[in-house]
Amino acid sequence: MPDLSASARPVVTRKDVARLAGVSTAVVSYVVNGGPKNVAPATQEKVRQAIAALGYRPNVTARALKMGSSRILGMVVPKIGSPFFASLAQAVEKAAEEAGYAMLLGDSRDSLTVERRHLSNFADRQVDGVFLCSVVNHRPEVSELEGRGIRTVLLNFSEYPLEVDAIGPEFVGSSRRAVEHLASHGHRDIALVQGFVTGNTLDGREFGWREALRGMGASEGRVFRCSFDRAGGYDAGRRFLAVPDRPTAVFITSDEQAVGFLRALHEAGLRVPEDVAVMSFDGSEESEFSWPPLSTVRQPIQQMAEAGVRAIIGTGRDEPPRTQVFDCDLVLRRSCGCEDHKS
Amino acid sequence: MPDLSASARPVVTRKDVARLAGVSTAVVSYVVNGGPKNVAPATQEKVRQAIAALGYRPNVTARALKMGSSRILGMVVPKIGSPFFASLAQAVEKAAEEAGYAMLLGDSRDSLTVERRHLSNFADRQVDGVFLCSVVNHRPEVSELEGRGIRTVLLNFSEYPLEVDAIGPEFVGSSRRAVEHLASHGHRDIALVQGFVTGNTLDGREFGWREALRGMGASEGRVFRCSFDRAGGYDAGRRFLAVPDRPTAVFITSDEQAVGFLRALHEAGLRVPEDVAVMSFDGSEESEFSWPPLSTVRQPIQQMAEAGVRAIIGTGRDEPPRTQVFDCDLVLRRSCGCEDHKS
DNA sequence: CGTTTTTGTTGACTCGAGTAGATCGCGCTG
DNA sequence: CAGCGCGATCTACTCGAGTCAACAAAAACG
Repeated sequence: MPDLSASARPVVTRKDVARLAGVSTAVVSYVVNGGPKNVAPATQEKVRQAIAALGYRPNVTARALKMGSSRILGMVVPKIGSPFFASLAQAVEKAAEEAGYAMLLGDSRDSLTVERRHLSNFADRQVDGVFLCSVVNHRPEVSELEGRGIRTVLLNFSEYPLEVDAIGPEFVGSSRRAVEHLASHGHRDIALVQGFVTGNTLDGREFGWREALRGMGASEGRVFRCSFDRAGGYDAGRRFLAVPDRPTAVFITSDEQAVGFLRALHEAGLRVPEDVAVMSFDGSEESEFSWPPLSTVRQPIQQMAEAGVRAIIGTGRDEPPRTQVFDCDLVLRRSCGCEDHKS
Repeated sequence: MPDLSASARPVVTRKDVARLAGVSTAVVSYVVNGGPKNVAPATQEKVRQAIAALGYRPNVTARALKMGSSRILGMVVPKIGSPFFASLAQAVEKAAEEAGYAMLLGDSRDSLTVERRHLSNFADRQVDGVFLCSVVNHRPEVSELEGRGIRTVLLNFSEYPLEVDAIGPEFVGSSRRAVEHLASHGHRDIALVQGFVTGNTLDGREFGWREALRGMGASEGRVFRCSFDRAGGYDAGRRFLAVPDRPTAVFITSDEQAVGFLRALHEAGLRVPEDVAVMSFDGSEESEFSWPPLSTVRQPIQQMAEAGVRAIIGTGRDEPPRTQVFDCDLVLRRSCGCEDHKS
């Protein structure tokens, strides 16, 4: 039986400080907050000393109750174990911490039910904003948050939603450029390895791939669908190997999947990029250390995270939601046929 | 200027429910909590209907203030972008969520200063417990938490601390077994790639490696120290390649470092395991999809996370802290010389 | 039928901090 | 010296929910 009654409780409160300093509790607050009224320098000094002597720390929970703001941001991701979302979480946490906010992390384990549970839980905890990487790529259900005035930012969204803040990479154009780059190495038959997307819309990466193929007047490309992880990429790779008249290049929708795909190619004794050229999407650290190093589309993760924090804490309640799209750059390494500059 | 005054605030409070149901606020609480007094079935029904009609959700912050318990656990990791800590966070979050707790995540970015700031911040927020993966491997400074009665669990610790809860893998013995396994493939000269450890104690993995070498009566092994990430492993790999009379096998202290190390070997055109056999530590998903697949020591991450949550929420305040050590198993794949059973 | 016990309900106080409104005291002006 | 202004300080109420002492009503008992 957990002993909750004896839980964390401030040892020393504002009242104790006030008593020791010989002032009222209000003055203590004014000093701590540079409060709405000013305090005589001499009194400030007394209070400061009392605070130091007692080791007083203001109770954040009480402040949160009074102010209606917890100085906590929530973040919900499909799977924190995935390198991409881990990097995203790292970037968001950094940006949030620098702005003086703590971050609640919810892992939805690829389940919409769990995602909803986290959102509802965060709403109850009066977080000041939520970052949502939804497991579905159409507009997720955030009305509960909005109804409570909690600003929500969609991260890594794949379409252009309205009526809600959204931040994501420029999927279509950068994917097109990636595929065009493969074409510039002479490839005409470029396949797509695409993660399953729940929702009724086309993924931007798939769209960009199609655009590029159309632009170069190439035959229709083949698509290998699989889950958004290494195992999925591996599985797609096995299917890729079995196909007749194998494509000579592949565009893969995430670095993680690409790593799994590479393993399948290695197992079959194929060389990359000589037998199959590969480009992927995300630009995670993982892409740099696979073999061969992956050419990839790098998302500006830190900038996106900072923009997200600004959208939440630096935006008035009445300002309309905005969609912000970030340009990505191509990182050319060995897997596409370029030489890695590092080696 | 952020509009904090209009922040998240419950639209409907206990009072509204009480008014609509025609009862006192106390009764509403009793119904919501199955609370310390019982309520006549008819009244319960009225209250339930009022709650449903208004869409009332209890204010968690207010409850936290009154109870001194936020139902939040904190977790501090050196770097959430690292696959191992990401998996650990995923496991802890799952265990916490199942127990009805939310998780605050703090990334200390390999800095002791930031780690301390997170701990102190968590203490102020009256979290009910903290999971700490410290950047230092000697006993970290948790007195501030303890002083506030916040139960702390050290995760992935490398020595046996006293006076604080600690949970970690059996570093020494499993490392010894891993190195002995390399020896069973005929290797006599087995090097160690070891992450930098801040602190004055020997890492358990290094200790196990030494034990194994001593046990087989082998010559003294060589050590390559580097940072605990892929780039570090790559760097160690470059140095490894340059050394005269190269060792035929390596034991690496994490999968991440091993991935970087493998890249260095590939670049030099060496084959694994024929030219150099490799075993690593952690057992992350990454190890399964590298090329060749890594033989590794798998930590029972989910069990450790669950034990951690139990240690925090299922333990009385007066019970003494415990150290729990978890056995790991060897996952034998291709990189050590075993055939991967999957291929 | 009066009295005790039980059950249901309520008002009021509490957690710790923010801050408006009242109060106090001081210096300056007429 | 009365009167005013002003800065410093304090008192008291607030946020929303938990829960105890007190009370009312109903049930059980003799």
